[in-house]
Amino acid sequence: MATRSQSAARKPARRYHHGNLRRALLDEAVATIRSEGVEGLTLREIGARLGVSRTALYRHFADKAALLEAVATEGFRALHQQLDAACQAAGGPAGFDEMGAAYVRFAVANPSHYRVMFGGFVDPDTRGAELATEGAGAFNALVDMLTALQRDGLVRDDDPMLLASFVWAVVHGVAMLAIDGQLPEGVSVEALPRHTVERLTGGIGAGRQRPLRG
Amino acid sequence: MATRSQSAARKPARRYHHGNLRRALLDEAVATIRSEGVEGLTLREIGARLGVSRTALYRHFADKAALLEAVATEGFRALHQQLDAACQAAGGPAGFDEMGAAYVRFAVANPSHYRVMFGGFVDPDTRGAELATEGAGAFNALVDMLTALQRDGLVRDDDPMLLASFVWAVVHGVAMLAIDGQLPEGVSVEALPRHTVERLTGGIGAGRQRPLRG
DNA sequence: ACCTGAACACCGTTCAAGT
DNA sequence: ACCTGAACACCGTTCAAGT
Repeated sequence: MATRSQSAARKPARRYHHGNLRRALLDEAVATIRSEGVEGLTLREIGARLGVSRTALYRHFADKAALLEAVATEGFRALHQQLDAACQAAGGPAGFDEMGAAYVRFAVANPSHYRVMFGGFVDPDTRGAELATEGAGAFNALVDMLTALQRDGLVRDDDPMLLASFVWAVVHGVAMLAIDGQLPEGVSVEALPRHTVERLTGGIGAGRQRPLRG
Repeated sequence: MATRSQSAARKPARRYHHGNLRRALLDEAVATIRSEGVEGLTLREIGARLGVSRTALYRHFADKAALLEAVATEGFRALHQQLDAACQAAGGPAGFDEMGAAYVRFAVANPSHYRVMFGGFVDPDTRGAELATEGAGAFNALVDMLTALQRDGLVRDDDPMLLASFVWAVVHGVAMLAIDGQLPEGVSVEALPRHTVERLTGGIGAGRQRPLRG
């Protein structure tokens, strides 16, 4: 921790923002999105907040869309890390349950950030390499878990990609509805992840259910 | 067809837009969103497109957010109708499969409109009564289907609301990922609905699967 | 290289005024 | 009631100029 003027962001006396401005812009954008939502993010204000001209940003990002793409990339990185942590905390098949819960928890804890990742802010066609890599990384964490479960004979022998897509869609859908407040009265966000994983593994059909570890 | 100047939209000679302007504004908004996306929707342009002042809209909608909420309401109405149609076309338990497929089809056919319905454009707290009614209507179509299947012993005896939430989340998640282009290479949008319903009913666990109609 | 300040072409929204 | 046109306070982005 280097000594630093606490009011550096407010006073315009300091002319240049030496240091990692790109990083600072990105952090400020994430913070603003968290507190104000995506639609509350303006390039002018995050510049002002950092005590920097409103065009300084263009030295580090092509435009606003590029900044949002960087925010999304950051989100996938954080999500991936939390999935790994949850999976590692509980070893074995139980890790699958924990991953699902961690996924929904991330979305509910960071709704606006999550929306930037999936809300159509980044054009799939012009998606950059870094975002693709980071997104694939999080996805692969799930694929790895599923193939491990397949090896143990706990998950049906199906194309892992297709299976992972389905599982991802399920937790993604639950997370989205929870964020949107579209879950009906009486369906608690806390109970949902557990119920989700139960139905995910056992299906909705009638008859005896068998959990993955059974 | 009354005789009408074809260039009425361009020339300011015709002063008033008699007729249902609210309806016209809504239709124009939906059309613009379809062709340009939500971020391409400007109140000024849809006014111009209708040969009307850019502030005329405020006689019919409180603001842009209110217009978007009306667009979302319209979307839920259309979705509900298509779900009913699919369910009716195939009678019995097969109606469930068709509903799932119809849901994903609707989202993929109207990606931008679908995003307005679920993309956080309408604040859950200030959500109007009409939107809530229309959304609940579509949801209830699913609840009804599930309770019917429960009566036939084809779906597990669980809280229908919770069950419906789960099923909705699954198709919603699949639809969202498909729209976002986040489905991995080789996972076709056509095959996905069928696979979704299969995994939905049977689960992802290993062992013999039994379809709902079995 | 990195940052600035003025300028441009857009927005949504308000409001007094017209019919 | 319904619509208009000017005006206001905002945007993102460009660009010549500064260090």
